[in-house]
Amino acid sequence: MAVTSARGTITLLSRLSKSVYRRTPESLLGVSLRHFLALSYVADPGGISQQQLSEILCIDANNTVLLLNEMEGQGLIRRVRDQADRRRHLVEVTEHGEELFQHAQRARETVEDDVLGALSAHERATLHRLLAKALGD
Amino acid sequence: MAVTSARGTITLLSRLSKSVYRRTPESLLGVSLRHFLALSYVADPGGISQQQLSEILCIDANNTVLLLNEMEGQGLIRRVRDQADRRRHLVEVTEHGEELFQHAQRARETVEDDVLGALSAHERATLHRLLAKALGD
DNA sequence: CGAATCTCAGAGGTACTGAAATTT
DNA sequence: CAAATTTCAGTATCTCTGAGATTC
Repeated sequence: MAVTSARGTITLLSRLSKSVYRRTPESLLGVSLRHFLALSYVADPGGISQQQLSEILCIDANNTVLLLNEMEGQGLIRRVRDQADRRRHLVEVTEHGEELFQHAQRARETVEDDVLGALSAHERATLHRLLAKALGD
Repeated sequence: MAVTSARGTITLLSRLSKSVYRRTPESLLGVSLRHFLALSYVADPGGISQQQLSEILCIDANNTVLLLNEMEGQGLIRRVRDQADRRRHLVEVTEHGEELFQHAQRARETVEDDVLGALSAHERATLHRLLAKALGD
């Protein structure tokens, strides 16, 4: 145990995440933060199954259905039956969803500059790398 | 711009925070994660004003009242009028709250080992330092 | 048939809006 | 009186629980 800090990393992580949430209103992003996070993975080529999305975002499967219903209603994504296993739905981004996502990506950088403003470019890159590693990406 | 990663740091931050939340049930911590986070700052010597707590946790002032009502009802904290400015309430941890907090701190380390298991001790220390710096601590 | 995947209705927890009371 | 701090009622949003439908 090298580090025995008063505040756990978990505590800081929760606080910073909350800070991100509060600073990322839909008016800035063009879509809600939840929809943006989902689009970040749906927009990958080839689509993604609902269950995979569920695991990546740590949303339970029931909730994922509701989230995708909203996004489908707004024309951001579409659900396609997986022909290899017809129990599955593959989720794909629509053209409209892709446009909004690209716009939101630029807005995200603004929020990131805001939230991580105290960190140097090198420190930000390190933070990004460590978060990705912790997530197993 | 040194880093132009596909997924923003914000995205990873939100995912990891959600992962923490899902892996930290009240049954493990002994208190809810929300109460634990509040205790992390209320337990500081000298207490803290409700407004300060509100800012640190990124909870709006109205919501802070509800949160503290719950915690006071469970005997975790007490509210004391600030004699220097009688508009303020200082929030202090009770003995019972302190006991539960110490227990929860140990449980937190377990969750942290779980969530950050892919990182070395040195990487964890770096992550902790960067998060603290971003938060302005 | 059991397991996996997705869907939905109802309930519970969390957060925000607007208004009020007290003190500076 | 205006501003700061805390409180509460009402509302909206989000998340989970439990049950059901379809496919493997």
